[in-house]
Amino acid sequence: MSKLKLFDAEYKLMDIIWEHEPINSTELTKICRQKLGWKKSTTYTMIRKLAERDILRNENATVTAMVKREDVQKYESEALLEDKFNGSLPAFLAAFLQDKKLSKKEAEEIQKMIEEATK
Amino acid sequence: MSKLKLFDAEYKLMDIIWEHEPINSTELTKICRQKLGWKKSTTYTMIRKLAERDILRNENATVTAMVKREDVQKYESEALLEDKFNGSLPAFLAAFLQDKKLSKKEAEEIQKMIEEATK
DNA sequence: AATATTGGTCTATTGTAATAGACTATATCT
DNA sequence: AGATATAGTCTATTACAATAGACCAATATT
Repeated sequence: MSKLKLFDAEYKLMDIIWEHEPINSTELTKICRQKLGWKKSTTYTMIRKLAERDILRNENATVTAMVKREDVQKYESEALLEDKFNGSLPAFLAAFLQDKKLSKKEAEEIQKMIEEATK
Repeated sequence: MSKLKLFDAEYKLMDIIWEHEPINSTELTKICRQKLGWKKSTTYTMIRKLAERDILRNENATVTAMVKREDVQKYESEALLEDKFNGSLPAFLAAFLQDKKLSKKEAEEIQKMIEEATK
């Protein structure tokens, strides 16, 4: 399995870590209890599993992410496109934009990115 | 749960149905056995569950989809954007296009769609 | 009439992600 | 010294999607 493939619960935890890192592990269990309703051991189990896969590190009670949020996002995006749209970005956009309006600002941002990726 | 939320195995079945519909149910079990390695009862169980949720119909041994592939694709795309990119299409594209090149043709197609969605 | 095929149902079983309880060791505070 | 908080492990348990076995009724076939 790819290092970047995260399960739902794993992603939720990483989300909190990305937002707060470096973060003390006890502090993290408290945030998880509050935001996700997780018990302490649930958080620690999760931490351990993710550490085994080198997705994060827990050293001296300090938790740090070893993968970037953008990289995971990129991986998930590609997986969706691959699975559901045969890898085609235009196909994805056709479905996504159906019955949708974009603001001028969004459109400009996007046009710029597309240009950049075509160079 | 949304009507359009399909689990992985469900999507695989629907994929086959969308390709072949309207399709005879016995025929469908055969395709599923061949393409997915499913036993007959697995396919029928799946059919029943999906029929209960009005995602397909099985009448006189003929299976037909009640939801369009594009609608499910749209739902899944929106869910990913919502969950992982805070609903922002630019954010999604930024991640997706990272280290990626687009062909001129793709770029043009996309530009056209963006324009269309801005009108 | 016997038998094979079709078209299913209903109730398990399996696999595995998600969750947590019980327990431990160490440091800190009173 | 005893109590409390910190930092964690290890082994279940739970939840639920995925899968299938056993069984049945109605046709179609020999």
